Amino acid sequence: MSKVEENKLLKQSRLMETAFSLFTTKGFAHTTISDIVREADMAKGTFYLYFHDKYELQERLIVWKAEDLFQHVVAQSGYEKLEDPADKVIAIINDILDQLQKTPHLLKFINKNLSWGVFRRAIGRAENNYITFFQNILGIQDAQKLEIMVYTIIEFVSSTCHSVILEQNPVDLETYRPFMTRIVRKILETEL
Amino acid sequence: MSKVEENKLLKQSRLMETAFSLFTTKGFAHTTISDIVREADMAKGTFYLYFHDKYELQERLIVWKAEDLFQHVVAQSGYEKLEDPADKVIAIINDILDQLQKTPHLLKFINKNLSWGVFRRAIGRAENNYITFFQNILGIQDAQKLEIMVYTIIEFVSSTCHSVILEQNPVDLETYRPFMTRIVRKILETEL
Amino acid sequence: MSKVEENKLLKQSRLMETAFSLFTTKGFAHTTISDIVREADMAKGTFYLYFHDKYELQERLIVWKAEDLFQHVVAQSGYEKLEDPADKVIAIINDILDQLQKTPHLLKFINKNLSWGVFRRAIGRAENNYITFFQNILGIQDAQKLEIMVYTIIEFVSSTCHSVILEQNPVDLETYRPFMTRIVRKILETEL
Amino acid sequence: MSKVEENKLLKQSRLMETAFSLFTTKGFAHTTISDIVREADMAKGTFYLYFHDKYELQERLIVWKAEDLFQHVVAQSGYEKLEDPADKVIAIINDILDQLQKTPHLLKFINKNLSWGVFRRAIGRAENNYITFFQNILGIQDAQKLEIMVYTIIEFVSSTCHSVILEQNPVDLETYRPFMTRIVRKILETEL
DNA sequence: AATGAATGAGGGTTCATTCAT
DNA sequence: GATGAATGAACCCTCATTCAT
Repeated sequence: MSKVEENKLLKQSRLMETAFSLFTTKGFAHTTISDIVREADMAKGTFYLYFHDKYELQERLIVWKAEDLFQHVVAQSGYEKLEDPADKVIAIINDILDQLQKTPHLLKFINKNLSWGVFRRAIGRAENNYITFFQNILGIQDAQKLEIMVYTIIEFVSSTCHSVILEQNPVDLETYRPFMTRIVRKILETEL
Repeated sequence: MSKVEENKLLKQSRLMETAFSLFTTKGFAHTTISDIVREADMAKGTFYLYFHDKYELQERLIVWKAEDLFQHVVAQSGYEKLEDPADKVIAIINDILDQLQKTPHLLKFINKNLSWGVFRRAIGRAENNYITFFQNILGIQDAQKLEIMVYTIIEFVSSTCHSVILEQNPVDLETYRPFMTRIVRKILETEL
Repeated sequence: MSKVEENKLLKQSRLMETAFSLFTTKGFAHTTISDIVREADMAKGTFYLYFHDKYELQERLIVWKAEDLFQHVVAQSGYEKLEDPADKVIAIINDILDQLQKTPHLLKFINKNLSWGVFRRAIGRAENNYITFFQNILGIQDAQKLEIMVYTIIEFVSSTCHSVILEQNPVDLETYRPFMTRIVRKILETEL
Repeated sequence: MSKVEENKLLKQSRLMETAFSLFTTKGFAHTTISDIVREADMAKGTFYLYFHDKYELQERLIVWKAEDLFQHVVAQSGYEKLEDPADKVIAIINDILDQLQKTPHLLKFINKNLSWGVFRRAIGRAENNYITFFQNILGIQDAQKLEIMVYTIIEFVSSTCHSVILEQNPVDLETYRPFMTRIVRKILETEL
């Protein structure tokens, strides 16, 4: 990679990191392009060399961060060494929750913006195919049923843990986690 | 109530209804005060006689609409005639889901803006005290435990049904509802 | 007319006069909205209360100035008292040339922007119907032939006199006028 | 000429042709340097090796195209074989009008930008000296009188034929041409 | 109480031009 | 000579809010 190419990637990363930091601090709507480039110490025009507009930046940021999250799961959660499908799922969830508790602004950003569709894409990139990935874990062959199950668990965990992690409301994560875990096991047992 | 008082309330209602219609159609950010007053056939200045700013309007709109929703539950869901606590909860959920499916724009508006705190307030107004309300239904005496349970169910239902109702994704509501119902029953049985 | 109404008209006039002055000094393309409102001592937003954009302002300016010009002709050229059609036309032309020589920036602005279509509209407004006006003068009944004749004379006079008035190039107006006048008479005699 | 020199000329020509095509299609103001170099398949910086700025390009383009136009007249109009001065002038005018009707975008570009000064220069280059050229044709010795006559005819023809060719307004060229020709003959007979 | 003309900071975006490579 | 990433001033336009009437 040439020095110029390298520099471009660096510039883009700096813009994305800066934007991410501002989006999570001030909110998307209240962050202006001017804010971003000022913080990133660039000219306004430079922004438009890398992103068509604020919305493209946002979308790429979501995918990027979701990919990161999932890559960590694959590498660090140790789910592969476990036998029981439910244990695997819980391991994955715990890994993600631990990540999010360490970086609550990431949770804020992802949860406000992550749609099921984007998530699917993000997982897909990291793991080639998210369906195969979950089929291997859960052993559900029917793609439709598999999707409903995964969807339900992801929505359940992310929505309940959002204010638990961010505001310790109604309780803190360590108090809530066992309860949540028990429910996840039950969801997995529920007939579709 | 004097005629003047009455008139003021009418004006305010007209502004709120108009704003709600525009917020759900064009989105909050893309709705201007000008849009609202033009539609409501008033002068711009009049808006500021009734609301401190755009954000106060939004907040009051959320509370108002959530109250409406809950009032309907109390009056129409028939939960009171049922015996089993789980049946009562399911009846309430079904009533709300039916309401939301009829008015998807309401779901869009509420879900994007409704926080646990606002919901608590809305229920409280409609039924005097939301804790008592759910205590009577669920028979859980410990206020903390009660809150966790209610919180979990509300978050679970609202988050999973959001894209199901609005986008029939991953499946439509009638396909999803039995699965969701079975899980709610299991959540209610789960030990805290 | 209410005081408010009056004020609005005043504001609009001030904007138009200021814009006219800047357009003729710096050119249309190099005049910004900011320039105009700064000079007119107003806020930027005020501009957009009166004009949709710079182009609408320009068009209205052209029509307004062309109307002025033509109104003067009707009132002051004395063409009505003359017998011979050619004499009438020459009187009108002389009146216009005299006006333009007094206000060369008006010539600059009008000539750069005045299309045959706009001119027709401007005359039409001032004299109800430009066809009738010229029919009365020239005695040509066929509308098509009349239009060609009027068009030819207007284009001839305006194009030749443009640099003559503005730059005394190739000669000054008083030297050029007799030659031009003789040609106009010949054009009027030319068979269509 | 060295290969390098040749290459430079080629680059410059390609830039000018591309710019001309874009200026006449999208207009000068709406054509960006980026557009030009993208179309010409060069880098942005290269543009500034050949032209000081956008305006210099425009000016050189006008002169270049006017020269082309006139060179065609000299080579193809056949005016030299005619006897009568008026016939010669008409032949030249007809040749130019035919050229312009074939390439209306050229007319648009030239007419919007061509000043008497530029035209004089363009003729001069093609024919060494525009005064001698017209002296030979018209037989007018007095340079001042000659210039007035040439100026008058050029302005008359170009201004009247502009909207006739581009918009067939008020009539089309073939309908207008005989009338215009008769007038040109009369102008030539008019005493200065 | 009601009006709506006026405000002006700030939004996103463009693009001629420069300059390190 | 050629490149194209970077610049940043300047553009047009929006709109929440104010205030004289």
